[in-house]
Amino acid sequence: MKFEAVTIKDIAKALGLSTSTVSRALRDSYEISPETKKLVLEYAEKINYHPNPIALSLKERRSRSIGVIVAEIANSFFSQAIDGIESIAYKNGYNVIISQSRESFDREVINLHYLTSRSIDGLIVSVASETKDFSNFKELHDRGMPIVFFDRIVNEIPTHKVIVDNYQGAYDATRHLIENGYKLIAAIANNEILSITRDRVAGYKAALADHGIKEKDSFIKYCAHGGLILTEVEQVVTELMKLKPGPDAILALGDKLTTGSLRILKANRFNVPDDIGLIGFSNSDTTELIEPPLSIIKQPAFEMGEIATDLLIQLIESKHPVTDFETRMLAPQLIIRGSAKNKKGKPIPFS
Amino acid sequence: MKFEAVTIKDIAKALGLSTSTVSRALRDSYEISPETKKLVLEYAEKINYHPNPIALSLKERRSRSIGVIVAEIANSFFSQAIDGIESIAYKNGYNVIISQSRESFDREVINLHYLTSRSIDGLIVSVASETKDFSNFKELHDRGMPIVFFDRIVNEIPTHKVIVDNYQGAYDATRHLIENGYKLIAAIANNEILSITRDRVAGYKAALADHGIKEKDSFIKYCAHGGLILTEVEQVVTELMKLKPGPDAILALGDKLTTGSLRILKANRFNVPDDIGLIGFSNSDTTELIEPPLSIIKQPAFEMGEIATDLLIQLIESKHPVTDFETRMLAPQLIIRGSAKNKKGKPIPFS
DNA sequence: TTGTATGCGTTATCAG
DNA sequence: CTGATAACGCATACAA
Repeated sequence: MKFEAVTIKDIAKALGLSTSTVSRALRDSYEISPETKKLVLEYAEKINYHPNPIALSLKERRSRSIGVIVAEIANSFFSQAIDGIESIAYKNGYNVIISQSRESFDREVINLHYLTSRSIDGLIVSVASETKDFSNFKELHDRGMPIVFFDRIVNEIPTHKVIVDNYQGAYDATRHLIENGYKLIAAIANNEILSITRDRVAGYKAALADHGIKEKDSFIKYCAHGGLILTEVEQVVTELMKLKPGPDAILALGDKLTTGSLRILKANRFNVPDDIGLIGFSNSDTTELIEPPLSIIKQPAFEMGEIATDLLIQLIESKHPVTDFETRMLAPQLIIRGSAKNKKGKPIPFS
Repeated sequence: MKFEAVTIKDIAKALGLSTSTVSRALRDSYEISPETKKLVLEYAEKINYHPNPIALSLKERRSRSIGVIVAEIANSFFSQAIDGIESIAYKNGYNVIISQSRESFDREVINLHYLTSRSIDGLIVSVASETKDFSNFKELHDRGMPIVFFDRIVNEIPTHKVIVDNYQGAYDATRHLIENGYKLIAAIANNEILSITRDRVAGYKAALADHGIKEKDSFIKYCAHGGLILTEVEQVVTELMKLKPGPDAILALGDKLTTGSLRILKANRFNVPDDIGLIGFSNSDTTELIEPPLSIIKQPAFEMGEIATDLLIQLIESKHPVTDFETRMLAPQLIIRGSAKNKKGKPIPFS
């Protein structure tokens, strides 16, 4: 037995009314007599009638659902953001349809086509780290699809954006390391093309410069896949540790890069972080439980999701074209844990 | 400018054909001449035509989307499961619509009504810890909605279920503590009504019994909200520590209970886990990076999501009614980290 | 106050 | 080979 829903027609037939009368009664129209209304409402309740949202969507040319594209759902930052997205969507009567790019450009494009063509009213996106060509987003946006970008944004597209102050976060983190005596600070970053990467690296470099430390190209490593593959992180950490002099501290500019670095340093039996200063972006719910002094830059992911959704719904429901787009920038949270002063400046050989 | 999609009608008008011809050409029907086909296909490509999935849904009486209800998206276990769900759904051309109950029965019911009434083809559910009344699920299932339960299942409803061997997981964890010299092992569990809670507590009790340790009621604590509220965990940990004799080890039978316990023990400056043995369920990506000997019971959440979705799609697409439902039981992974033998059996006073 | 007819985008059925 | 028409479920302009 397949799931068979009751329709307005069933009610009309059972009550000897027309479908339009039933429809109006259900919508509590003023032009229906109280008796008829009561009759219809009670019967509808009795047989558990619910309007078919698909028929409504077809009629109203809107689906009351929003699409979300993120790199990976099982990433704390994104799952927290989706939490925020779902919360606001729920409050406003919207469904949330999620899909993941897994950092792949091709999958992102496929998901984009999959979600669009009118099955969604709007889109919330954090672009894949692989993506260099934004023409698909651009075209879609030009054709009138409301889009809000968060975290990994596309600067070229004029629409609302929600980000954290990546520059400041990286700057503060770097300064923290410097103030604790570290001087040879390496940075492990995400794909160079990403806006967040550029901002974070800029903050790192600025902090070094402001404290009279010369930046070294060999101390900056990029991971094309954002650390999605652990060997990628292992590779760059190994390269860093082989340098002479090697770094005495690492700044990990991404969630997966932070945990990846930590994992590899631990696996190689360093006394982490006694010997190596380590600070990194992380939104995992348990990084705070890791022994200090690993310090953390945490992003307000939930709030970002909430704000993005708020803005998107404004776009969707605005009667007039919006031309005044805003970029909301939130402050990241720096969680300083313990001191890292003990064995400063002593690089460790990497076997 | 609102998002205006291209329809079959547009193509028909532009090419001077009828909509049916266009439709058939697009679907590569045998009864259309090669020339017409080519013409239509090329024009469709050119103006970027995509069929409206909503119209298709209305016609085919299926939405090719599946609903998911979990307690909390921003919980590693669930986000990993959703990852698995999305993977399989994507491969099969299904959309995933997510919603969260936040462990509330009311919200669960609302989401249920929200998702159903034919806007979804099937449902994957892990029930809220608050839920005691399963009649809504039962009714929906009786009316023909394909449902697959995972993790927190409803035994009374005859359908596919995906779980881990919670009994064995708790049993092995308890035995591990016993083998490391702990004798006063307390258990902190989720809401008593949940199937997973009953199974886990049963495993814990069986392990005690098999090793000649008498269980004590005062050593078993239940958290109605599953540790979603930290004060709830604080409450029970405090109660446990006030006991004389207090426990020398804690078995946390839920993700939030594990991290909650750890957080509270640390906040109270115990030398955790030197003094208190601690082992608990956790699917967080970074619990492994926490200093041992906190040991972990990890659930194969991703696989559970995959399997649940596979089963659901089978249900949805099966031509004939399914009566032969299966319960897939997966093995949890016990991650033993370091030794906990140092200060065994010495309960710590709780201030 | 209620009923009839139309359209949302698509495909299936029937004519031609 | 192609076109006209009905239907999916609903809401609404227009009639009565």
